[in-house]
Amino acid sequence: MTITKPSVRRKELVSVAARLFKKNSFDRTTVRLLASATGLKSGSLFHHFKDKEEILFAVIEDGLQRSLETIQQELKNNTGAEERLFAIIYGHLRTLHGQEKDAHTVSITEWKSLSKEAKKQLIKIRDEYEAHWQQVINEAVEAKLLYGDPHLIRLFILGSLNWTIQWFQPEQELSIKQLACELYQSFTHQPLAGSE
Amino acid sequence: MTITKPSVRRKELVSVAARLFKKNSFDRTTVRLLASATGLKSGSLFHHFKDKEEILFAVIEDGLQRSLETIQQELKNNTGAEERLFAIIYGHLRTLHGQEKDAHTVSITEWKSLSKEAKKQLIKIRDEYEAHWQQVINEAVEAKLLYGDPHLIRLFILGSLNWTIQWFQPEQELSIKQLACELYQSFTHQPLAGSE
Amino acid sequence: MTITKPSVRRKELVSVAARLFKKNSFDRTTVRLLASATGLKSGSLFHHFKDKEEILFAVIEDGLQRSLETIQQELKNNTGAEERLFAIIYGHLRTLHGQEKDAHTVSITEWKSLSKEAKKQLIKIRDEYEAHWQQVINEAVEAKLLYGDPHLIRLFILGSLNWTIQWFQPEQELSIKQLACELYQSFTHQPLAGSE
Amino acid sequence: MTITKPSVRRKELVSVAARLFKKNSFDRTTVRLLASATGLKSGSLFHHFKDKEEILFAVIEDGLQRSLETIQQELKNNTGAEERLFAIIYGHLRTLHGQEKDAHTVSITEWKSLSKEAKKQLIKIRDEYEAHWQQVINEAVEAKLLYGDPHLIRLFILGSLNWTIQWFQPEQELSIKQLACELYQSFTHQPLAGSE
DNA sequence: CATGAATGAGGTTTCATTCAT
DNA sequence: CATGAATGAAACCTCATTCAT
Repeated sequence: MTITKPSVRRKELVSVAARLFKKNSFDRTTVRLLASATGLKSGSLFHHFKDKEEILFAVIEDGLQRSLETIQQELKNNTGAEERLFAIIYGHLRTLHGQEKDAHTVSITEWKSLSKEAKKQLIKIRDEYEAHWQQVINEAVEAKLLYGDPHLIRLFILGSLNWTIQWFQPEQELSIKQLACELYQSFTHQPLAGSE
Repeated sequence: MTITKPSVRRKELVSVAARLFKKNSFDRTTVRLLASATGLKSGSLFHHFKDKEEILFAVIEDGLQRSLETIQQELKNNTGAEERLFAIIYGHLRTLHGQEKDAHTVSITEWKSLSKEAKKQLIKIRDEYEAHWQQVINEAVEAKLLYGDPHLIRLFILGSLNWTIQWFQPEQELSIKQLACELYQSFTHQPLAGSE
Repeated sequence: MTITKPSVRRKELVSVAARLFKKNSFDRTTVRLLASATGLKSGSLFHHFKDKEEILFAVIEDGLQRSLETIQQELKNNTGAEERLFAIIYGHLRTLHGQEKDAHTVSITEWKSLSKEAKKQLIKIRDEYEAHWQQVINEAVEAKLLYGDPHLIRLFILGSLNWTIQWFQPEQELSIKQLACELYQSFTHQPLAGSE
Repeated sequence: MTITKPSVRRKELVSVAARLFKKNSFDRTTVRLLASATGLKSGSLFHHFKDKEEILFAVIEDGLQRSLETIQQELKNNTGAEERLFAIIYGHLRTLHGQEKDAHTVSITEWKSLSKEAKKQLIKIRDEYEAHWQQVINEAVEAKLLYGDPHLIRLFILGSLNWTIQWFQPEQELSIKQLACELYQSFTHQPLAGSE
């Protein structure tokens, strides 16, 4: 698969690109701007990426991959429907608002800027990500934590979570963890049992 | 001043623009494309709008205005926390997925493409829209239909609703009304009483 | 000859055009601006003039014609080399800086914007104008008021006069008449005899 | 900061631009024309200049700078009111009609096409240029070579000189030097002493 | 006469990308 | 690897002009 090469510069570029794509959108981030934010001249970018879209691809791949690893880690460390539901919510929010947040945000906001080809490749990671979610949701429904069609519930919860990009500023009134609690409670109608 | 002039062509253009902006995004919809989709030459657009952004402005203004009117109508016709909560959810979904849907969708997806100046003007409609929502949510929390902080609940529900843009195809398995029911139930943990 | 039709609107347009052409230059005065400064819409201009250049033509023709009449009047009323030299200088300056000044200024600054065809027609008025000048200069040289080649002297004096467009603001320190005196003296090295 | 970067292409462009701006005026010289006259495609111009006005700026700056250097040289090499007056006249005419003439001409004819900002920067060179002139004129008035108010005389002489743009074709009847002599004599009423 | 809508040609500028050095 | 110069396609927009109403 086209899963990409390492190199220091490349990593730095992906990270800078994530920040700029989030701030200005992909279309409004010029190659020149991106280059100069890394201390390069625009022509040099093309030694690292074959075209602008490949940069977006790398950013999104990075974002999805890291989100996936995060929730996989969370799920490994938690058992029980409650804990797991909270853990996956919290994990998702951390990749959206914690450190290195930009990439996952970009994977949401700029998905439509990818070519069909690129989407086809990345959808696999996304599917895997969503499969984890679906499983946790299914368990939660069975445990009567959540109410309704499991498939739709997953979409509703992810919608609520992803929409936080639009309004949530961490550490300003509310921490990421508190936000996760609030969301958990709103959907489950239950207080969080053994919260930290 | 803010509220723009009528004219048949202008209305047609706004409607076509809404469709194209939704399909391709604002940045990727060229003025030429937009013009030719209306049977005009690109220069002629500027007879009706001073620049491309004014078209986006008109689309979004239209979208917000119509959504506002829709839910105002809904709320006028419904009393009781349950009915009102369902009505506002259903109304919102109809402006997103019913006829003339494009404008409201664009007001969500392209908000960031507006200039500061334009945002400042349009935020007033959005604030009014959200105020209605907040009131309905407050009532529903008081009626124990919803659980948690009312302000956050509003954001969570709107997130779920707006996220439907990403996946929902009406009349394909699920109707808009059914979707509204499902969402209502997921958030309230209650079956809808007198749904037909 | 294409010497043009009257009509009230036309006259008003020529006068407004003169002002705008002087202020912004011909190229930077749009037909729309010109129309709206007359209370018309741009399309309506073309009922009065066949194209934009015809407006410039009319302005310059007007400017030249009026200058010609002014100095003809002056020369008719003055005899004696001194008086005539002063009179023609003063007359020229009045058409540049007095009331209705704009047209003559435009005839100087926008001459190059005319088509060859137009220049060919207008050059006749200019030639007549310059012939008057040449005669006065010739007399003045003969009378030892001026020194050097008469043809060149004419060009030098007209240069000095026309250059005043760049810097002279009437009734601010210096009146037009005083300016005429000063210029007369600089070129003749003689005080003006019977200045009023 | 004001004084621009070198680069061969840039110099070439400035020189070509000077020629075209003189021939067609700034407004009527399209970027495309300018580019193709240098063997470039229009987009490439913006590698060297940020916009069209910056090209005009560079041309005028160049013209003024070179004129300034020319008369500074002349004045360094000449003492005595007569010599200096002649030298500055001759120097001015050479920058208008000699080799590399276009830039100074453009600095006169297109001054009004500059933005306010640009004028503010360039006025400094122009002021310095005019200060040299004023000094020479003052000396000449004191030496009884010229007659009248020194400030106005400067404006009259510069007017005569700059107006030569409109009519003088060097080496066609009259050389630049002869023209300088004639102008000198017309203003001083004296033959040039030791003209070679 | 006047207008509003439309045109078409062309203007300046942007920008991803290429490539010789 | 990096750069600076160049490209070419296309973007938004302007504007004189036309014409049906």
